[in-house]
Amino acid sequence: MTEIEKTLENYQVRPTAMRILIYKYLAEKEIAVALTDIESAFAKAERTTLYRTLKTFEEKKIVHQIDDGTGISKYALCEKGCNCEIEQDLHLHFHCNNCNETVCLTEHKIPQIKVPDGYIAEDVNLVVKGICEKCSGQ
Amino acid sequence: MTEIEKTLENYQVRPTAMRILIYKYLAEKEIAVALTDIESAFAKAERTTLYRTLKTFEEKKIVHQIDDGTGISKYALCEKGCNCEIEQDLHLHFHCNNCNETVCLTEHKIPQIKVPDGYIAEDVNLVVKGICEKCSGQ
DNA sequence: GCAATAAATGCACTTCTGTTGCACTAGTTA
DNA sequence: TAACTAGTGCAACAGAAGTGCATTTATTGC
Ligand SMILES: [Mn+2]
Ligand SMILES: [Mn+2]
Ligand SMILES: [Zn+2]
Ligand SMILES: [Zn+2]
Repeated sequence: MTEIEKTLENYQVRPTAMRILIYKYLAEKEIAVALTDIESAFAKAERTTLYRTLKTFEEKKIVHQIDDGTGISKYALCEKGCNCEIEQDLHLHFHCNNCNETVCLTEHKIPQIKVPDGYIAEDVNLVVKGICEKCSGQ
Repeated sequence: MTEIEKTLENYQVRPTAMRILIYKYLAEKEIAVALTDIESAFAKAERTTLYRTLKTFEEKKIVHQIDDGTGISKYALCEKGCNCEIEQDLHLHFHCNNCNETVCLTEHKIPQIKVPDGYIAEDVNLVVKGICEKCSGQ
């Protein structure tokens, strides 16, 4: 049994051929991916299968969904030590206005946000837009 | 000439009947509204007209668009003193997981966010999700 | 191993939101 | 008033997300 298969089983996801491929794809990518990205990477695969794979991965906390403001859902693998199960994954995300790529900045945690009295905060989404390091040429 | 007409002209938007109605609607609402909200409020009006009115308002900085993570664009009037033209409107938004409403927390500015070297931040979107004051019963 | 069962996949179709093209109408300007 | 510009109405389209159902594949109990 490969490393990936073990990982999937740890998350209680049956390691089918397609799931292994998608997991590998996500692991190799350093940026958040949309369903359409996976679709074009695996042209032969059914969109629905890919869609449902992502949903399963999300449910089982293998990936987290990212709303970067483009209107297209992106997904990225959760970190090894990530405890999505217990608390929210509170790192920020960066969306490059130039190359249109979105990355997890897992090292950059979201600061404590104060909300007015009466409001109860349960989750925070923080997206910074601008120019990524690849595009800024630095 | 009414107050609203004057306001619209200040923003260099011609105060047509529809625009005045929509402006009034936005002004009375205390929450961010989606195109569909306006659509149902003005059942007789054309969706495209409403759509383009919002786009015009957004361009002329009468409203700002809000991405609250629901995947549906919402809009809210900019504050009187808001200088969207110069800098970004950096207040945070709150989305209630119970009543599904989104509000501007204009008093709550977004703190300075640090990004890694090489990254250039141009804009920040911060959405807190949870229970709003109406729903929390406090 | 084999039948029964459960999970995963493939295909077709739908819904929802946002968007555009184009003709027509209303309003503005010379 | 004529020429022009801006706004509106209608129709159609695009992209993403989601669902129902039949079929295939995998798992489990015997
Ligand atoms: Mn992330
Ligand atoms: Mn706002
Ligand atoms: Zn970039
Ligand atoms: Zn609420």
